[in-house]
Amino acid sequence: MSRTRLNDDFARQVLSVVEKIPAGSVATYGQLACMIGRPKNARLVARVLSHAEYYGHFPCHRVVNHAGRIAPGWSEQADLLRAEGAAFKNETHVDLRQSLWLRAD
DNA sequence: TCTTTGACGATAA
DNA sequence: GTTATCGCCAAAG
Repeated sequence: MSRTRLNDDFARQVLSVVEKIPAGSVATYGQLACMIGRPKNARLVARVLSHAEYYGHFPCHRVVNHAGRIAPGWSEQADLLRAEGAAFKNETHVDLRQSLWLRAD
């Protein structure tokens, strides 16, 4: 048996949820981590998204950190979110009060 | 194998 | 609002 890459199965779950994020809304790493049963692994969610293209293409631009800040070094993310109608506080922060995905819709 | 790093989170001051 | 510190866990060096 090959190494039990937790990340592989973990990634599938993360990406599965990321797909469900509606346009114009954003989710936090911690929120996604909690959804899949790994509330402590928010950083792993981020790691997966950073390699999301390895698994396929997903709307990873709809995922931000708990502060609503977009991924550093990826100014393009803000542009994509804006195109979907997401509310921004400034160039590097999303307004979670309006755009956070509550799943209750 | 050990140490450092990271698209993080929470709390304290 | 910012800065500091701790916790958490896997990948990379």
